[in-house]
Amino acid sequence: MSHAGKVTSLDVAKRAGVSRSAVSRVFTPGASVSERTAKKVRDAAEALGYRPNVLARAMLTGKSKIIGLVVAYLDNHFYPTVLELLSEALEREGYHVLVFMAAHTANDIEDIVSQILDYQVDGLVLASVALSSDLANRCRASGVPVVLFNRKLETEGELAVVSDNRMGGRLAAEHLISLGRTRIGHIAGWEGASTQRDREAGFMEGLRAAGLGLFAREVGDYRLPRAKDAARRMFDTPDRPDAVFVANDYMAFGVMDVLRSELRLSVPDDVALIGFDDVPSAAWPAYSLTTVKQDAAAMVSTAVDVLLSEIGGTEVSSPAPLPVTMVRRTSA
Amino acid sequence: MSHAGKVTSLDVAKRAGVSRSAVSRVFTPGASVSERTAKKVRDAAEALGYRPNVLARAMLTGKSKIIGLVVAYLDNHFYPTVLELLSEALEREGYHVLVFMAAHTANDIEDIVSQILDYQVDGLVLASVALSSDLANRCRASGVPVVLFNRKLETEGELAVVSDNRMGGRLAAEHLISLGRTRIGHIAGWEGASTQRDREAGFMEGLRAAGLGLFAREVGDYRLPRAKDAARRMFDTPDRPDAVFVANDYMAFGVMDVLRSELRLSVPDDVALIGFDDVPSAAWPAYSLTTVKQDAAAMVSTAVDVLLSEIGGTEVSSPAPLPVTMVRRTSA
DNA sequence: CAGTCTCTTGCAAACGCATGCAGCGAGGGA
DNA sequence: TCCCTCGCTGCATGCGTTTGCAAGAGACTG
Repeated sequence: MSHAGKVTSLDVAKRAGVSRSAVSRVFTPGASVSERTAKKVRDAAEALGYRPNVLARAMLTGKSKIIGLVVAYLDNHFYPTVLELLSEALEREGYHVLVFMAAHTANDIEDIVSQILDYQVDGLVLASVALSSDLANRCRASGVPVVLFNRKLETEGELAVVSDNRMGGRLAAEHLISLGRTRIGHIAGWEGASTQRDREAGFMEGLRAAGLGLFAREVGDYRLPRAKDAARRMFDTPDRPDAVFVANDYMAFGVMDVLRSELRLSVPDDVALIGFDDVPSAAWPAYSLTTVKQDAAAMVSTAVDVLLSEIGGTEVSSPAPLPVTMVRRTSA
Repeated sequence: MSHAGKVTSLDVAKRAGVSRSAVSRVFTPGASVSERTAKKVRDAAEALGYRPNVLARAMLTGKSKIIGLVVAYLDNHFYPTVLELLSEALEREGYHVLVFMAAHTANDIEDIVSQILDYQVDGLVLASVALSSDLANRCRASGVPVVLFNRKLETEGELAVVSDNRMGGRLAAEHLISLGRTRIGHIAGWEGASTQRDREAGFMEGLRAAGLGLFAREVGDYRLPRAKDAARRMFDTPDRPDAVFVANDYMAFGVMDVLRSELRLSVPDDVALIGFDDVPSAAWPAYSLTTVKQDAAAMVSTAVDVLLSEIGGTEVSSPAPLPVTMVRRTSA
């Protein structure tokens, strides 16, 4: 119950009158121990407050039970949500999440992944990070399973879990068109991201199917200030779109703010607005944002499945893109 | 550059024609190595793609360079912000953050902290978590520095970094009063939290100083649905407050939504609304929430200072509560 | 040239645990 | 009764580092 400093398996062993091996086995599921000594050991451990040292175990077994997560920013509410779900899901499997912020340049990523590898993580999930295929190779060479989250690599062979962004873009277009809008704009995210490319491709596809083209286009880089600037450029003119598809909810909030508060335009009357992700605040009445929902829970869950399988040694391939759905609220 | 599997210091040593000790020293800042062998070692390491194994080092030195963070939920945007700042600050010091979600009961905490301790973390920051003093003792017994973040314990001796919540509550009261409001309500957070107690105490103090009492009171437990219910109870009646202090921004958003969208009340005309924290979205025009700002960056920075000092062995005591400021926007 | 001092370097012993191997005892079959 | 089997247990080794200690190599002094 009470104790001090480090208490090792040897201490427990002595107190229980057994060998270190015995106590080790008691704490190793599936090892061969008699119930009698198991009890003795458990009692001693309890009394001394002993718990096996994860790090020592990790060294020996090569399994650290920790998963690295690198994430670029947490402003966009999609990522806190993902982090929370991911951490909970992994904790349920006996893993824990080591966080790495990749706030800045893509060069950092190189560095960061090195640092992560230093920790002997059992796996790595890269959320919204474009890693060079060179880097991906390096990870694989180190034997560390990597899964890209909400981003994919063109080169085959990298595990990636993504939504059906193309279909999402298409749904957005169709919905806007069904509303009778014809002057339709798009505010893009970061063009280096596969999500952006796919969403836009699907969107264009949807427009073309209705015989429409893009009325206006700006890029917001998935960043709030840039998105607002983009909105100003696109809408602060008489000749403006009557609908816009913004590449994610986070930017969409900024765009809506500009539209309503700065330009005194009505959403959806003057311009219909549609986002992507369905973050929690999209449902808040102040925005009531119509959006294409990505199922974060499903994404996390399949990411965990895939990663754990790979860690378990079974060869897996990227899962199919996860389905998305339109969530109709009042902004479009 | 390229390689496979594990490459150890011994591999590097052989290739460089030196001993393991030498390569270890090259990677240990402040150790005694000649520039000549340092270069040989670095070259060999580079060629083999060697990086010291953090875990092995941790075992030996007892310093894992990882800090545990336990956090209850990430919905409230204050915490993602904190997490991001914390992770960045710690990375700058060579540490990394291991995340633990304490989503559920207080009992969990006991369990969670045990798990954390298994990882031999060098320190622990508990964000908005009420740990029993018993538990606090256990951590100290294990020699792991713990700092409470945005929460404090009545018992002396626990490190805690908090804002001046009492003053914040008082400022809120004074501002509402200066607006000429007299029927003033309060929607409380979780009453087990020191933040709640202090904010309310300061608020009451401010009211009393003006000869006022509380017109209405409900509790929202720092949870969105409960806060909205609380708002309904408090405002869906003719005899309602003309101002309300909500214990944090997160709940304030929900309250404002209920006020405006459900009850068709005007903010601030019908009711002046003031929150606490100043999370990023408080500044968004859709809410434009007047609030008491907690300086998250300063809080994180002092938390890191305190924690690292304690880890460094210098005895430190809890820093003074950090100053808060009123941020006047349009909700009050 | 001997004596000292400073800088480097290798040796070997930890750190806390898991695990193959061999030995032990008990139980069961012949 | 003897032998084999099987379930437990302890011994010893190894995981990849760091670090105190002592010895070697120069460099410098007198």
